[in-house]
Amino acid sequence: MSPASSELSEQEQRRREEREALEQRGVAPYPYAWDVDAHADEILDTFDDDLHQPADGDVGEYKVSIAGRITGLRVMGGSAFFDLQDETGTIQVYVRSQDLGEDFYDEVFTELFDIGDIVGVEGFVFRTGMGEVTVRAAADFQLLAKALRPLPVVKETDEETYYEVTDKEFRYRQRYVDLAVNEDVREVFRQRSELISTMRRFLDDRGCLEVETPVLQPVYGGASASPFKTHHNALDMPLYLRIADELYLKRLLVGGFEGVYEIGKDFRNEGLSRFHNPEFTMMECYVAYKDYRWMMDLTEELLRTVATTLHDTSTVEFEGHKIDLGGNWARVPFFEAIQKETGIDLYGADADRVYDVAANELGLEEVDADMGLGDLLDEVFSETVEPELVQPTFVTDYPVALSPLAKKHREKEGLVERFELVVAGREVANAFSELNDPQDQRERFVAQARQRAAEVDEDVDPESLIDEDYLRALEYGMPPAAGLGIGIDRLAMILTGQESIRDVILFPLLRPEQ
RNA sequence: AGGCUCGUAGCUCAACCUGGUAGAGCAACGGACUCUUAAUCCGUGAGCUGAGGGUUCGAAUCCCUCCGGGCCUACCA
Repeated sequence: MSPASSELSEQEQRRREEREALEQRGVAPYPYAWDVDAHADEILDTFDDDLHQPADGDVGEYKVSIAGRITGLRVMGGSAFFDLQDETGTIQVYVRSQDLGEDFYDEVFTELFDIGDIVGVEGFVFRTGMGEVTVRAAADFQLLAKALRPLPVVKETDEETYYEVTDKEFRYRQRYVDLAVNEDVREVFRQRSELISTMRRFLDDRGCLEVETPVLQPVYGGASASPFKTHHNALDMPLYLRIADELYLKRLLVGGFEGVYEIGKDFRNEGLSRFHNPEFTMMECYVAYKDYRWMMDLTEELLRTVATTLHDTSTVEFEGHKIDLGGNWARVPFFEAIQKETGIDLYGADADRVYDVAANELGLEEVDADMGLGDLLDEVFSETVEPELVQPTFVTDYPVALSPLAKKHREKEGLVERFELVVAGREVANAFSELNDPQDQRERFVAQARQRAAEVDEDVDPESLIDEDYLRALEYGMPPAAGLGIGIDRLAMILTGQESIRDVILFPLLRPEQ
C-alpha cells in the first residue's frame, strides 16, 4: 500500500521520480548483491598507522570494495566527496567525473543519487590534501538501494554535533532511522549484544546447558505479577505468557540436568515506566548441589567478566556515580540493612508492628493496615534501604513471606536463603537456595494463593494458582540447588549508561500512532 | 490511572509570556565550482502550526476536549 502522491512530501515525490529515471536509464535501483571486502574502521585503522601510509601517488595497490549509506555529500563541479557509513563507521569517498565517465557522473551520480541511498564503491585508498584517508571510486560505483524517504542529516565536527535527531517518539517509533543516524545508539545495542553473548559464554564454560522452556503456559508462576492472557484455538484453552522461567527450569533439575540456564523474554501486564517494559529479557540459571553463598561468588565473577569485556575496566559511570563491579561486594542481611538505615530492628516483628513503624515512625505513605507482612517489609526496604545502595551490594536473608520459592535459612528463624544484588539503587539480580521440600513448597503456595486472593477481589480460585505439576516434580526429588535471575535490560542500562529502559530495548512498546 | 510538560516544513529549532499575513539553519530544487569535510557562493520552492471545538474583528499564541510523547507519582516479589 503506497500513499497517494498528494500525501507525499516534495522530497518523497522527487525521490520516486528519480527512481523512475534510474530504471529508464537501465540502472537498477535495487540490485541483488555487492562483494564487500573492507569496512570503514579497518581502512581507517590500517592507514592511520604511519607504517602503512602509501607514498604519494602510490595508491594503486590499496584497492578496496566497500558498501554503505551516503550520509553527507559535497559536490564541487566535476568532483565530489561523500561520507559512506557502514556498520563499523564512516569513511569519505572521492568521486571524479574523469574516473567515472561524464555521462554517469553528470546524469546519474549528481542527479539521481541522494543522501540516504545505499551504494557500493570499488576503488583505491589514498590520503587527501587535508590528510583524510579516503577511498577514490575508480573501479566501480553502484547504487545498491534507492532511499525513497529523505534521511535526516546530522552534521558534526570534532567538537559538536548539529541537527542531531533527538525526538524520543521519532527515535522509538522509527528505530531504524535512529540507528542509521545516531552512532552512539548503535553502540549501545552492540554492547547489549556483547553483554548477552559474554554471559552465555560464561555459563557455557561452567558446564551449564542452555535450554528453552515454554513461553505459553497453562499456569503461570515463579513471580508475582499480572500476566498476559491468551487463548489456544485448537485446544480451546486459556494460556498465559510466562512471567518467569523459574518453575520450568527447576523441573529440569529434577530430570537430571545439573546446570541449566535460559535467556529469554518474560511478559508482565503492568504499567510502563522508564524501568518497566511489558516484555523484557531475563537470564535465569539453576545449578544443582550449590547454595546461595556459592551463587554470590558466581554472580560477582559473572558481572565482573561482563563489565570488563565491555569496557576493559570493571568501573562504569552511571547517573553521576562511579560504580565498581570488580572486587568483592558488600553482603548485608535484609534486617540489618533496614536497621542500619532506620535504626529500627524489624526482625521477628509481626505485620501490625511493621505497619506501625512504616506508617508512623518512618512516615511512609504507601502502606495500609491490611497489607501482608511481606508487602510491608518490602515497602520499608525499597523506600529506606534500596536507594542508598549505589555500589553493588548483596542484600541477604529475606523474610519468608517475601520469598515463596526460597529455602528456609539453615540458622535464622523466619528467614530464607536469598539474596538480591542492588546496584545504583535498583535490583539487578535475585537468587536463592532453591526450595526443594515439596511439603514446604505446597504450604507456601497455599499461603501465597490465599494472600493473593485476599488482595485481589477478583473471582479467582486460589487453588487454580497452584502449579500442581511443579509440586509433583518436586515430589520426585529435586537436588539442592542455587538459582539466579538477572534482569538483562536493567543490567544493560547500567553498563551502557542509559537512564531509560526504552534506550536499551530496540523496539519498546508505544501506543499506536494516530 | 493522577500531576507537570511538550507537539510548528523531511530534520533541528524560532515566533507563544504580551493575539495582528509563520521564520531560520540543514535537507530539497535551479545555477557556479575537479582535494571538500557543518564545503562555499547566488537564486527558488516548501506548512491544515497533532486533531476538534470555544473566546475574539483577528488564534501557532488565550480557554476546553481528545490524540501522541517525555518526566514524576501510582501499579509493580
